Amino acid sequence: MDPLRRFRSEVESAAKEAFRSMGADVSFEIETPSTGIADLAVPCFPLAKVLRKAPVAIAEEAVSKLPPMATISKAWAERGYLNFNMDTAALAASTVRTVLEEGPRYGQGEERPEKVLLEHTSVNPTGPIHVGRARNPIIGDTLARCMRACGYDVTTEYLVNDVGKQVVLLAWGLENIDPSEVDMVDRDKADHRLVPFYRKANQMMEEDSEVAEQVADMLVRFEAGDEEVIEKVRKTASIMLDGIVQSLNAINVNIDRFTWESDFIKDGSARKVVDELSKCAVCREDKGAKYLDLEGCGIHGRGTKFFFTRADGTTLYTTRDIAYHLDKFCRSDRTINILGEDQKLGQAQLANALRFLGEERAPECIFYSFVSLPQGRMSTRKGVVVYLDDLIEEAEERAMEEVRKRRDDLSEERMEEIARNIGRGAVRYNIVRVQPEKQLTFKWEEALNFEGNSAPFVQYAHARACSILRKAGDYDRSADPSVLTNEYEAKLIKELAKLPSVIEEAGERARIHLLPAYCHDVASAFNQFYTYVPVLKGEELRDARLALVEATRIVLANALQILGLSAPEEM
RNA sequence: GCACACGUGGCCUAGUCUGGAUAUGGCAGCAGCCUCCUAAGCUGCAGGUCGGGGGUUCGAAUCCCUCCGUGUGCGCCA
Repeated sequence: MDPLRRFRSEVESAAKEAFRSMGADVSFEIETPSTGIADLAVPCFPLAKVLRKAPVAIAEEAVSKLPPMATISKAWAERGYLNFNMDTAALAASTVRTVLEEGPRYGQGEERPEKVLLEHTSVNPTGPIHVGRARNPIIGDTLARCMRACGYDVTTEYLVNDVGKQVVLLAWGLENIDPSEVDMVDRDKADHRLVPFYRKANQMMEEDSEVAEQVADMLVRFEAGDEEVIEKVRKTASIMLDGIVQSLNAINVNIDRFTWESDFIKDGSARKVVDELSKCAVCREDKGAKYLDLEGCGIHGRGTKFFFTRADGTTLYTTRDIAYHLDKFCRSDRTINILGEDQKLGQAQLANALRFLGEERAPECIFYSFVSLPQGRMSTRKGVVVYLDDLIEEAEERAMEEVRKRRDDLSEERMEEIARNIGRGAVRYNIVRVQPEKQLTFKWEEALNFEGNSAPFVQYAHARACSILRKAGDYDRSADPSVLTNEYEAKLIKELAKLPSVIEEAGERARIHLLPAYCHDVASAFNQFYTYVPVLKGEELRDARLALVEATRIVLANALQILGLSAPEEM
């Protein structure tokens, strides 16, 4: 249940009645002023044309025509706005009671019938996942959690690119390069161990034409369906994928299903796409290679020629992706992709091709900009790279230093557990904090920020709430929360009341960066309350305040859960 | 060159879709606050041509045009 709903709807019907009595039966907006001047406001500017009056005058007149309102403590006209303040006691009572009653379910939406298939990560299994791409799983996993909270049935999926030159080359390298010829790696993890082989194989292929031929030969056999080669390549991809999945699990990213790209070759569905596309009116041929002429489809440059077969008739990546999408559409009502901005053209071609196949649906795409290093774009091959594993490790170490400083009373194990939760959480938080499309340059001091707008700030507030509740023991939960009306209590309660609307907007409109901002607002309001309002020594207000602390604890825990962060009870 | 995206105090960022009140927070800086529920905290100060220019509007960070800067794409690669 949304505690703000009754306040909004009362404002809406009251304003509607006032406007109607003035002769304006029109729709209007209800906004939350960013300046904090009022809780809710109706701008009267759009009514000026209908009523042929100045907005200031309209607001003045409307305020005098408002009916009495039960949940609004104050209504006034100011500079063309109709402003409202919610009744603090009423909001306190309904919010605290709702949160305590609903507990972990507070903030969640009604169950929805739509099945959502969300594809994210899908990085090529040719190297460990690096920070340049790490935005993908974090955005994807957070959106999945958020949409689940909105009530959707969400499945996350990873498309494993086990087709193509780079994986084949890696498989070749593992088979033909003697381990003594490559550099050692310092990290004992499957995906990292393969990196030197990948680098060496790339180098050999560039320098030795015979190697290039062998790789090309392997590729042809792979495409022709040679079981032995396919097995070899898949096995290589599996090793790499295991390492990638381990890294993802470390930051609490879970993938429900893996789909192997080569399956669309094996089961003939990619072939079927080729056959169907070949029948399209816009299908053309260039020296045996088939393409769709997408002139006038919003695509510019050479990309208007969308090749879906090579001259030898074999399929291309996007062709197989079309087969994959047709498969996804059968399994879901909504299909969402989290993709790097380099995929924009491919997705535009895919969407057009699907349309020509008579498919009415298209995937909803969220594109993110790459994270680069101060010295430029990351590249595993060139060694200009910060791996996700490096970042996680560094974050945990930084967190451990901090924990050791403050909590030498704890056991080593407990300190490590706390440091793990904090370090890993900081990594996720600092990525979802900013909108996906913003360009980002990776800087250690920013990625490891533990103060202010950061995961530890929020987790710390949660730990503080837990600490108070632990010390309080049992208390009277039925205490009347409407006594919580001082400035700090009121501010905190207003924040708590927003969770349902924040989850709804973040999930419905894929604006997940709203969640960390909200967490920060709640934590910040709680820290102020904590500083100025005594709880355990709150005398006759003790129980009501304890209920507020518990409500805050629940809200923080629920929001942290959606962000994929742990809610530590102490730190 | 063409296309798409981004540009907000020294640094990071909200607000841009849906134009409206004194532009949101954080980091770094400066000055304060631990006999009292964890100071990863709290309070205060300082810091802004919302990339530049033009236009639309009663009103523009927000819409339109143009220029500049950055990123990405323009493979019979994936």
